[in-house]
Amino acid sequence: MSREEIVVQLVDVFRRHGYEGASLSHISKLTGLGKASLYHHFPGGKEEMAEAALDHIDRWLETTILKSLSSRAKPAKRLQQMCDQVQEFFDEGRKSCLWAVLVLGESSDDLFHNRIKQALSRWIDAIAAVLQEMGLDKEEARDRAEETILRIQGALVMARGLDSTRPFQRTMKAVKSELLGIGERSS
Amino acid sequence: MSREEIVVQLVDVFRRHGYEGASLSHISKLTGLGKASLYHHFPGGKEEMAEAALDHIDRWLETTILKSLSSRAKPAKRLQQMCDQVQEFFDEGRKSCLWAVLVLGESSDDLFHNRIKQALSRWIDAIAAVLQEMGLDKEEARDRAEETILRIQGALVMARGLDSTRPFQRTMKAVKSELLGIGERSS
DNA sequence: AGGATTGTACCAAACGTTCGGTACATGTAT
DNA sequence: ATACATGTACCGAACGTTTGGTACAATCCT
Repeated sequence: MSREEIVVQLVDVFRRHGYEGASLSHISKLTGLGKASLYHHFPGGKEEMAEAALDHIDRWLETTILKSLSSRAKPAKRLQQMCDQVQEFFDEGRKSCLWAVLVLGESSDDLFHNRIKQALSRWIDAIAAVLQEMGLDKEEARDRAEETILRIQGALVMARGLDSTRPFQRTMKAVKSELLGIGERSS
Repeated sequence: MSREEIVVQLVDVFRRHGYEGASLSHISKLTGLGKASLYHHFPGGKEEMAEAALDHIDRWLETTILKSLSSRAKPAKRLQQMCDQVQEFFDEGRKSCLWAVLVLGESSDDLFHNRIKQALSRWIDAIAAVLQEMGLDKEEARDRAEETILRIQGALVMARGLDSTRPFQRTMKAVKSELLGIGERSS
């Protein structure tokens, strides 16, 4: 099993059970690898496994979301594309956000807080840049971008809490149409 | 230390560290009580402690939020009041939601999932009822209510993730003014 | 005196981690 | 070609620690 395949499953375990909730025996069972084998690939132990999972998502953000947002397509089209990718990534709300899980899970330790904050900010900034292209002033673009991610996060929490994909699907549909309607009028 | 005071701190520990992350030594240290004392008050162990914490929040929902939403005040006033109470409860975004923490933390076990789902539904239904009073049809009222809770949850995640109370404060302000603007026009 | 409350000592089980070692493929030297 | 070395992947078993939980005697309060 390649490291890449292992990491994909690590992402899955951590976002299902959280950092403390994902035990090594759990990970071992799910990946089919013995604990010692896991330590061969990740000498830093559990912490390095979580870092690897976060790395994987950083790469996803970079190569999928941020790439779309900075493409040469029409601004509205770029946002649309981002939404589609988000829907696919979170499996219509069935999968939760690793960032949210880790950030809500632990407080005192800054194990992952900083890098998650940074990743969130990058995403927000990228959306804000597109919104500015569409005519919004800097401040409103930033607020709208933040609001977009906020609703995605809220939708994922609700989808899990209510055990239904509907809140997520409805939210994404609403976000899409609202983002599209921005360019058509100046405030 | 009364049981009530203990439970208040239990809520705090669980929403800061999650269920698995909140170890007994952790709880013991934070409450100042030895394990024997904890097991005297909560014979069911850690699980009962978490249940007690959830009970506490259920009581808060009942006596604060739901009570406000079903008062004799003007519908818009009731929603306004609810928002104020939410802002105070979550300390302007500094404290996170125990429901979200627990629901994102564990997946397979249905330890708390069901009761959290039920609590969320009660809250949504209560808001929807008020919105119907304000003239919205049943379906839209329900959607708008769900959207309200969704944005609160999203705001709490973002507040934690970005390490700032701003997303939460801005969201609550926006939610307030949007809810107020509903009665003034019929769709 | 007697029930409520707690500190101390203890337990089995699970935790994350490490060790010693096997299997096998690849490269190297003769 | 063949024997030896090297490196990668993996695993069973055990490490010391911490987990959630219990037993019991001492203390508190009335």
